[in-house]
Amino acid sequence: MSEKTMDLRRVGLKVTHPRLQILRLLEQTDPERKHLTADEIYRLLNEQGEEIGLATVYRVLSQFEQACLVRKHMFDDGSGRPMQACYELHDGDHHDHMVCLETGDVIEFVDEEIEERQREIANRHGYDIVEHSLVIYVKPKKSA
Amino acid sequence: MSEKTMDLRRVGLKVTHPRLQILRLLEQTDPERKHLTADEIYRLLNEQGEEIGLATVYRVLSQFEQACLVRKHMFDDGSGRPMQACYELHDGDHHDHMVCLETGDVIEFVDEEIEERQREIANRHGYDIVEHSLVIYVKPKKSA
DNA sequence: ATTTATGCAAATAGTTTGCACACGT
DNA sequence: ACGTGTGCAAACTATTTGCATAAAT
Repeated sequence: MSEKTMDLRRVGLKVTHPRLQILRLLEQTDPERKHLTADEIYRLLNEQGEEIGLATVYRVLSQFEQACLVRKHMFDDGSGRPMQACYELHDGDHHDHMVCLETGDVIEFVDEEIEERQREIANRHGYDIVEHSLVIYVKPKKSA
Repeated sequence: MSEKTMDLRRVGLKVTHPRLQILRLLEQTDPERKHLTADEIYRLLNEQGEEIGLATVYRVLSQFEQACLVRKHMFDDGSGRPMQACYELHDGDHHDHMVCLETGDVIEFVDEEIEERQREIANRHGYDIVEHSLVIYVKPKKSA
């Protein structure tokens, strides 16, 4: 029994073809390209001959999100075009994101100093942090 | 001639009633409540007897955004409900946001240490920062 | 056999746009 | 008068939902 099958069982979801395929896709994609929109997932799967409806993709992703199998992000690329949610496999660890506006690459990072300062700021104002989201939008450095 | 009128002239927009009213609203609201959605602006203005269409509110806000008179944010309150853009007057200075999930209050802050670390991280990966967005989602501390 | 998933099409929510009229300059 | 801006209604996009069928346990 595959690992994916167990993942699904563990979170109480039936092991169906669409769910396995979506998991597979999210696992396969390479590091800088593993943040996919619902539509990308839909398109990629159908290109590979898997006939899976867009509604199913959305439903499955939102179930996965609730089950903490995936994380959902809203990267506002600032560029005005309509914003789409994108999803990545949930690896357990928290990390922030750096999005390259030219290539669309997404680099993940963690900086303990930044994390600490955030806690301090929240604390100073009498709050506890529930969550936070840090996205740095970047462009490749023009090396002279 | 009012300050608002000059703001509009300066960015090349005609001085119209809807634009003045929207500016006024954004200026008047108190610090923790000055991040308004298009719909809130529409509703507030109409409650005050200003008959301004929702489409106009959207159009004006997006013109203001391009003119750097306002900033647009997408606060994903995590809670699953549909996400709406919200707008605040652009004061020139950059700042990050802390959103209270219980009251909806928005606290602004800047931390030079965090800013610096971000530059460092981008730099280390060969990127220049174009922009960044840091939102801390918090809940009031339960004081024992 | 029973429960849960799926696909399709229709619904929804936020936002945008076309067009005829009204307003600012 | 001229060029913009506005309001309304209709269009659009991302996402969700109702329902009849199909698949998983």
